[in-house]
Amino acid sequence: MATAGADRPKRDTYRHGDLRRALVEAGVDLARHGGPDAVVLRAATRRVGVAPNAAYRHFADRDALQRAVCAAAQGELARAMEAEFDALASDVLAADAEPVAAARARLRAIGVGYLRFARTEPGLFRTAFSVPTDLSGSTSPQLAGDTGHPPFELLSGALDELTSLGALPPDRRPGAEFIAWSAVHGLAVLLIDGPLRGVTSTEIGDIERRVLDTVEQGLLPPP
Amino acid sequence: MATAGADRPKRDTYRHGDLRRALVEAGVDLARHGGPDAVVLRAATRRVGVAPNAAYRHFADRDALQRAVCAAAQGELARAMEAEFDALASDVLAADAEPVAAARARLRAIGVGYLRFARTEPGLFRTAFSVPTDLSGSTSPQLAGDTGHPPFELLSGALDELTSLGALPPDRRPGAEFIAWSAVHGLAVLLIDGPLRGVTSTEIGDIERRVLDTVEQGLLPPP
DNA sequence: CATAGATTGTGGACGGCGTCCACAAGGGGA
DNA sequence: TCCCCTTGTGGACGCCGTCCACAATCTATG
Repeated sequence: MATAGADRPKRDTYRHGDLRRALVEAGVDLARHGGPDAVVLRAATRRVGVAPNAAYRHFADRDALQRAVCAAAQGELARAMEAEFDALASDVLAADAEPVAAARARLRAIGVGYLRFARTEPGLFRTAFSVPTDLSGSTSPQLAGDTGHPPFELLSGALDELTSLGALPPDRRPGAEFIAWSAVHGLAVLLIDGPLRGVTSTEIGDIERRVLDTVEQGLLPPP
Repeated sequence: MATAGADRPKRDTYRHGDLRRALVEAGVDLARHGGPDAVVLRAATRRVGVAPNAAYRHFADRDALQRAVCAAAQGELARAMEAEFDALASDVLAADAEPVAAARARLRAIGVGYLRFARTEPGLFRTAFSVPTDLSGSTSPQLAGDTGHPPFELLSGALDELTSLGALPPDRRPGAEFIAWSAVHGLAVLLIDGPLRGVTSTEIGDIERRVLDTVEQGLLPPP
């Protein structure tokens, strides 16, 4: 049993086996409850039952661990978006249904999933955006969900589909991601950290609908 | 000269005189360069030339200092919005100009000021939203700019004006703040921390215009 | 004008954090 | 088998937030 341990989860082998993954998982758990600031090196190693310095064999510093946790959180966000995507009522997507309506429903599902994730996992949501990125860093497969696409690509894909169906004019397509993302991301932040905290859930539903409507109206010309 | 000081800015009187304000100012300066995480109690006291514990005579703990700095940052944001507001070309606001056009220009100026502040003072901008608030905390005069209104009230005022001019239908008025704020705040976050970092300023101008257009279209029915 | 009491700043200490260095345990290739 | 590279340990350092006891100063009361 090694030395009489000060902390609980002592392992019996000297080697851990998969320490890097274990540290990221511990970090995700910390982030889930306390946001990005709770991703603390020593706390993560304590959970895993390892000395603080062991982390330095897998991460250059605390920042590197935070980046890894941030990427994992973006993966969770992508999964939430995919889940809403998959849960679309099948009648909307039936073969004889209006294809443009189906594509619009998919765009909307992406927004709904985004907002649901922000509401149900605020700590992870904040963590997903805690590390400054740029465009190239937003399409890395490291941030992907189950379908292999990071959040940004899921949105781009839905917009591409609308374009190919003629619902989104090609001259409006460039940069359309940012219009949609701005509105939905801004609302998410307002809901979890801003003046909309503590608003009742029915009112939240109203506001979410209005924001999504506004995005659609602003993006897609009236049919 | 007091005791041979370890740090530079030693004062000659035992009492400081206005330590609370000095600490907040030091905190704002720290936040300006390093964001909310840089608002560090010991660093602030060091700048002011005072022992770390002196801060506890004016703030319950570090969190209280951060809240005060956050409020000051929101005041700065309000000032940036007011500045853009005041800089509106006078022909738009002339007595013989279309009043609805003037009101729309004012709404837009608020958004432009918001985005400009985010771009030119990203550290303060992040700090202004680093402390979770709710609606009641968004209208406190503590967060006000020079006109005595916090950012949220500046936006509300512009929307009220549009409503009284008939440009914004009364049934669309409730909650309209959140539509506008969501879009603009989301874009600001994307610009300073998200995938739009490093995009050239001409492209940024394009995107900003499109987002503001979308807000106007979504809020105000076509004339 | 003196002095008691409330305010405000100081000094020292504690535990927690990130990080560095030297060392030990264990595994894979020669 | 033996060597060396990888991975985890132990101890130390400086910075952080915070607590305690104490000193300097201001103020109110007699």
